[in-house]
Amino acid sequence: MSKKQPEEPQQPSLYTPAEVANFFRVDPKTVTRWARTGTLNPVTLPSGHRRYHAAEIHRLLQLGDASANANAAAEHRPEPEPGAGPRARAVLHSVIRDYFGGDAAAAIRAIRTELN
Amino acid sequence: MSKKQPEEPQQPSLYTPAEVANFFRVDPKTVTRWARTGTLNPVTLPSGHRRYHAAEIHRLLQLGDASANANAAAEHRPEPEPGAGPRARAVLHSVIRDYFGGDAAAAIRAIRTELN
DNA sequence: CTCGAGTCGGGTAATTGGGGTC
DNA sequence: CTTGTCCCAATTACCCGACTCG
Repeated sequence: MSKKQPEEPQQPSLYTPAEVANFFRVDPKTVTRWARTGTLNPVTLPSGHRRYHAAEIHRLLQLGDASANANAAAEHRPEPEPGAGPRARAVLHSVIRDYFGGDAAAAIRAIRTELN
Repeated sequence: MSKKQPEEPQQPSLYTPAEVANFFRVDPKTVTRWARTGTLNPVTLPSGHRRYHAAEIHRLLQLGDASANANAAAEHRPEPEPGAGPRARAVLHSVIRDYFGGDAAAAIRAIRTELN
C-alpha cells in the first residue's frame, strides 16, 4: 500500500445491494429476489449477505466496464510501479494457485478475456 | 521457481484486514468481527493484530455460486471457460485493481516473469 | 525517535435477509 | 408473474480514541 487515492474509491469489483438497487431504480428487496431466482449470481458473505459482481451489473445495464479498463490501460500512470512490487506478485501467485490450479496461462487468458 | 527462495518454498500468503475487506467489499471492522466470531481463523500477532490466510479467504470467496450453475439462466453464455469461472475472474480483477493499479498488462508481465 | 497509515476496541445508526401479504 | 411494502432479527457501517506497524 504505497499509493493512496483519497476520496476517489476506484471502481469496485463488487457492489452492495443498495448500490445495485440504485442503479436499476428498484427496491433492494427486488435485487435480493433476482439473486434468489438466479437472475444474478452474487458473492455470498459468510453471514448470508450478498455482494454483486460489477461486471455482471454493468452487462445488464448495457454499460460495459470495458471502457473503464481501456481507459485505465491507455492512460499512462504518473507513477508506474516497476515490477509491481513483491507483495503484488505474492498475492497474484496465491490467487492463481487457488483459483486456476496453478495454471498461469489460464489466468492470463482470463485477464485478456476481461480486457476484451 | 525462478527467484531465489532459499528458505521459503512459497510466500506466507497472508492478508491484512484491509486486503480481506477489499476482497469482500466490506468494512475492515467486519473482517475483524468474522475473526472474533470464529468465521475466520487468522494468525494473531502478539500485539493482537491479525493476518488472514490467503487460502482460507479464497475458499470463502468462491463459496456461494457453486449451486447456482444448474438452474441459473445461463443460456446466454454457451462458452464456459474451464478452470476460470466468473468468480475467479472477479478476484483476478480485484487483484489487478488493488495491486497493479488497474494495469492488467503489468499483471500479465508479472505472471510471465514467474513462469520463466 | 518521529510520523503516517493501519488496526485494534467499543458503541450506535443504517442495511440486509427472510417470511408473509397486498 | 413481477414489484413494492411492512414486520423482525441479524449483520454491517460509521463514529470515537488509543495503540501498533513499517
